[in-house]
Amino acid sequence: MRVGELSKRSGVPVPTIKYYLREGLLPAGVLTSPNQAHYDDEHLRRLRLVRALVDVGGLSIAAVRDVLAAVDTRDDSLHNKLGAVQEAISQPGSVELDPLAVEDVQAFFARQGERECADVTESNVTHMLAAALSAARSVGHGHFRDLLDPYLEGLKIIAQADVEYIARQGSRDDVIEAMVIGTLIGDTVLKAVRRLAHAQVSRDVIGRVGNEPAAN
Amino acid sequence: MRVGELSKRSGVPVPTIKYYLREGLLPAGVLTSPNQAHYDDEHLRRLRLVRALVDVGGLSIAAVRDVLAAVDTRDDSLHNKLGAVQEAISQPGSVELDPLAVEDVQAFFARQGERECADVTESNVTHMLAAALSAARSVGHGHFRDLLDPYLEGLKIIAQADVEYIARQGSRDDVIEAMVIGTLIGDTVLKAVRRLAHAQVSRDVIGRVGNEPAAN
DNA sequence: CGCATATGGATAGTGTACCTTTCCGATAGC
DNA sequence: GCTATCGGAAAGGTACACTATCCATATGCG
Repeated sequence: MRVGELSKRSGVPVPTIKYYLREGLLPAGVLTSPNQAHYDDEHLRRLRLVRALVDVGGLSIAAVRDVLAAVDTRDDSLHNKLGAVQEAISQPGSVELDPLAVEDVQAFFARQGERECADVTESNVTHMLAAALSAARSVGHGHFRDLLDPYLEGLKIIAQADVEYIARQGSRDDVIEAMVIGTLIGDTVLKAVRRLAHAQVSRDVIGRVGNEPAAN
Repeated sequence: MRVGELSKRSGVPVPTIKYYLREGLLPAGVLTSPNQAHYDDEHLRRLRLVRALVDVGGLSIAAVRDVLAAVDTRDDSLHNKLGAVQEAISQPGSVELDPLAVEDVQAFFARQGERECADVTESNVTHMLAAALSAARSVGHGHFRDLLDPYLEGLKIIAQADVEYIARQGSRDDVIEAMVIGTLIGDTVLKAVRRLAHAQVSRDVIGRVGNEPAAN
C-alpha cells in the first residue's frame, strides 16, 4: 500500500506519517520509483503501536523512538530487553531526590532481600520511585513509604497475571510487543481500575451521609 | 514572608511563582502596601503541592487548577470530593473508543455487580479504561481485558492500604490532601514497583540463559 | 495520450504549554 | 539616601508535536 491507504487504515493523517518517518518512528517503505514507496502490514502494525504509546502511554516522540529501538534490538535476552524497554518508558523527571526517600527505597530493597542497589539513581525505575517518595516527603507525607509493602503485595498478583498474559503469546516478537503493551497500557488500566476501587471503597466506608470524620 | 523567601524555601523560581499566582494556582498574598504582599506557610504548602502534582503527577497547569478547585470546595461530602478530584486528574485523551472495548468495560462492571454504567463516557475514569482497552485492541490485544479481574484482585489489597493511609490523617483537610497525594503519587509509586516486580519475575522465570521461548 | 490526483522529500510554519525576561514605579531595610 | 527587592503586567522564549506548502514525479482513469 502507499501512504494514503496507510493513513486511511490507521486513522493517522498523512503529514503525521511523514513526520514519523522523518523521526525514525516508522521504517521507510520500499521504493519502487524515486518518488513511490510501498508499505506493508508491518508498517501498519508499527504505526498503531506508535499511536498507542503516544495516546495511551503518554510517551514523547523521543521516548517512543527509544522503546522501538529496544524492541528492534535482536541480540539480547528477553530479560535484558525488558530492562531496556523499562528504562525507555520511565523518563527521569526533574525532581531532586530527598536523601531520606533514597533511604526508604534502599530499606525497601533490603526488606525484599533483593539486589544490592548501591546507587538508586542508576536505574530510571528506582529513580522514579525515589522521586515519588521525595515529592511525598516535600508535602509532609514521609509516611507514604509505609505503603510500599502492601503495594508490592497487591502487585505480586498483578505481575503474575502480566507474566501469564505475556507467556500466552506465540512468537518471540509477540512476547516483546506484549511486554511493551502490557506495561504501558497496563499502567493506564491499573490507574483507572484503582480509581474505581477507591470509589467503591469510598461508597462503602465514608460515602454514607453523616458518617464522616470530624471537621478540622 | 515575601516572594523571595517563598522561592528560596520551595526551590521554585520567583517568576514561576508569579506565573502560578496569575494562573490562580496560588492564592494572592496579603497586601500590606500597594506593592508588598505577605505569604504564609499555607502558601508554601500549596506551592509544594502544586509542584508535586506537576512534577510527579504529570498534571497540566489546567488540571492542577481543577484539582485545587475540587480540594478547596467546602460544601461537599468526602465521597463527592474524591469523585471531583478523580475527574480532575483523569484527562480524557483523544482516543476514539472501540465499541468492543466499551462492551468489555460494561461486562467488567456487570461481573463486579456494581453500578449500572449506562454510559461509559460519562466519567473520565471509565472513559480512560475504555480508551486503554481500545488501544490494546487496535494493536491486536483484544484479550487484554482478561487482565481486568486479576488487576482488580491485586488492587483491592492496594486500595485497602490506601484507605487505611487516608484514614490515618487527622483533620478533614489532611484527609483531602492525602487523597490527592495518595492517588497521584501513588500512581507513580505503583508504576515503579510494578516494574520492579516485573524485573523480579523476569529474573526468576525467563531470565536464565538458554531458557527462552523458541524464536519466531 | 491527457490530466487530475497522489506521492516522496524537503522546508517552513502553526498552535499549545510552560515558563522567563523585561519593564515599571514603589517599598524595605540598612 | 541608596541599593536590592517587590508586585504587577506584558512581551518574549523554548520545546514539542504536528501541519502546511512546495516541487518534480508518478499513478491511474478515460
